[in-house]
Amino acid sequence: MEKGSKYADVIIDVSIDKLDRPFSYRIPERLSGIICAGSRVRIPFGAGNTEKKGYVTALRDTVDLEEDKIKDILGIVEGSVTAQDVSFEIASYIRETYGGTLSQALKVVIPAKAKAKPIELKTLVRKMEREQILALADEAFRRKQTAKEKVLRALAENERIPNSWITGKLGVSSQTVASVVKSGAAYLETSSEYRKPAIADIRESEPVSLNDGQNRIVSSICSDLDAGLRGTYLIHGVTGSGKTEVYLRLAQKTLLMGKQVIFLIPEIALTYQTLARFYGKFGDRVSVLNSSMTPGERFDQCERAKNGDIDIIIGPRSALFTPFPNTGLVIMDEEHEASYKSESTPKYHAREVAKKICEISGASLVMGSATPSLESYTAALSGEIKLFELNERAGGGELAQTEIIDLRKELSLGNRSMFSRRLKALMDEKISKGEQIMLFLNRRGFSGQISCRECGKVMMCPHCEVPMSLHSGSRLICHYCGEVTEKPDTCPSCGSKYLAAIKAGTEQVEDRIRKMYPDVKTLRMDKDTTSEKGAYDRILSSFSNGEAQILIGTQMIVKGHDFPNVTLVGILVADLSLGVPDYRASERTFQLIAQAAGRAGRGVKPGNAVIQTYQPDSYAIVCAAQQDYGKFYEEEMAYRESAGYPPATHLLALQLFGQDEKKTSLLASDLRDVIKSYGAKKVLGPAPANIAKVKDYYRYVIYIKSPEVSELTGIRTVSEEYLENADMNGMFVQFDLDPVNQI
DNA sequence: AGCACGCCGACT
DNA sequence: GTCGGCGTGCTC
Repeated sequence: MEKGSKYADVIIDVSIDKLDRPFSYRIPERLSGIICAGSRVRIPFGAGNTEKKGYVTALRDTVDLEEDKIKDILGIVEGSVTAQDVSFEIASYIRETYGGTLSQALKVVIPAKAKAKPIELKTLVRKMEREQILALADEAFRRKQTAKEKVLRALAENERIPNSWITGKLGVSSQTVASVVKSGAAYLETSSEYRKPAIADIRESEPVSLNDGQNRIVSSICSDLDAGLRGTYLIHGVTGSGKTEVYLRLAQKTLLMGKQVIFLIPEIALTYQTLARFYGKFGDRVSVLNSSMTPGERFDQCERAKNGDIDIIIGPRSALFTPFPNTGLVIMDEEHEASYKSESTPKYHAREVAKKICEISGASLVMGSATPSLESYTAALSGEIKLFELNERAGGGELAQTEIIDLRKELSLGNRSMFSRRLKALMDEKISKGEQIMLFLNRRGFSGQISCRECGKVMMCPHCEVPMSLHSGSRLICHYCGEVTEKPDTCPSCGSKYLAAIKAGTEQVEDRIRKMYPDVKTLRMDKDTTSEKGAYDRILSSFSNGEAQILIGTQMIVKGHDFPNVTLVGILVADLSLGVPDYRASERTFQLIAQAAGRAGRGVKPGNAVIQTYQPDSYAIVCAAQQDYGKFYEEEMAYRESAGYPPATHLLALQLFGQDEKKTSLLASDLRDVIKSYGAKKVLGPAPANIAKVKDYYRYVIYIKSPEVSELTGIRTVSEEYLENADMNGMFVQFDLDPVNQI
């Protein structure tokens, strides 16, 4: 890999997935030593030697290909520093830090096109009379040119046919279209209109004035911006403290400086309210990326950003890679959210990549959260980033009065229902007052699983080590791999006829509520009720409009929605999320409960929060109830330090996947030996993953701890080198630096 | 994405 | 036989 290498791996065009692999080229003498990984080069490609542009992904001295098949690189693409070069620098950083190939990293950074030229929307337009076309079609029929005939007949019926329709619905190749054009029956029209996503028609009404706390933050950051200082900031603000207004002011300031703003939000929390405020303030200079957009639409958004048609982009972690000409500010709302970490290789964390991007482009980074990640709060305490606290609610609402209910005591008093006496009493009270209630169950899984009442056997997916879920009465579906089977009549293990479905937690709660309050309208929000498109917004808005008095749901209902009429939040079993085998279980539990409790009393009326739990002494629950972040941070950080978990140290997870359990575990122990002989001191495992099998792939994990990322990078590199020469037969390995979810 | 190759029916 | 249409697969 030193200079003077003979060959270079070149990736032609990341946007075309069929060509998404490196091709080897010879480096001519005159370019030797000049070309390096990352160079943009011109190369001859294909039978016609058409000139293409590509990136050099690696240099190499040998190539396992016949010499005469290899072509020479033509030259380096001329040009100064462009957005493309910044993208490459980011891609290199992602590859270096999180692993994977450079081409995988490039794919993350450079937006994919839907088709070759998504801007050029091709349309076939009729040029002749209908009769003439039909005559040509008949001629094509005689010549048995079925494809051409199909196109011509379609053309006779429609004056204009989109090219996508021809290649898609008619199933005809582009050559046929070309031959139709050659016959003079039609011509190809290329339009270059952007596909603009629909912009909600919202206007902000009253100008909001800032309170002291907000003002302090805005003026402090603005004076840094004026002084040309770029910084990283963390706003720790309780729910409802008005962070959005601060973001708006900072965005406005950045725009006035002639720079652009990237506003990151967690995937699920694309809250209508936040969007409305940005649209209201900045109109059509704002654009939104969301998960339902096609790659083509995303590509268009990037083009608009590049061309200076927009100044603000709002979106999930992928919005971070918007190629603005001069990004001045990156805002990361709900900084602690797990969706900022990518779940596929390269498993990058948007927070860390954002820091890098800001460093390169000279932009500032503003993060906000009511419950900051331990990572960011640690950095803030060390002075690495600037910390602001917002302790007051901007709207003046009071924090909810919170109480912890010990479910063990309820049980010993003979109350076996899922509602404690206290919660029941408060529910009675709020219902009679006509106020709204949210019931939160932080329970994942279990939903709809079937078990045998005699022997306790749970019906498991044959391909994954997870229970299957019952759908529409008789079918069992695995939510991990999609396997569908009929529900058996008898237990396959003991033959018993008593197979019972366990209802989804939220469904069960809803049933109970209906029995207790037959006249009260309820809404349920979980994976089942929101699978339909738009269901999420529909449920929230109908609850917001007061169409139901009680909202029952999972995590989804606690993320950043304002319901002023909600005066009671009930958390039914707060410790459910504590029991999972993940070093972040406490942190997640704290965040969920603190957020859920913060939902009560967003308006003028005082609110109550009731936290039911079997572990009333757990610090995650106690601190969340008291909304005491500082105390939680101390306790949790002490645990991370003593147990050796991030952010006290860095953690690298090696995840091995293979269909043969023995071979996979063997590869895992071989890898462990490689890592140990490299000199790694703290190596855990290999051990089967929490879910030991998914889609017929057995999963093993190895964890390595080190205070230095560079040591872990080294370990990853030697592992990659070892794996390159190992007999993999279908097995593969992924790397996850500082994992957010332990698989 | 583009281009060559090979298959298949039509036509001098 | 040869010619041209049309799908398929490869491109360092």
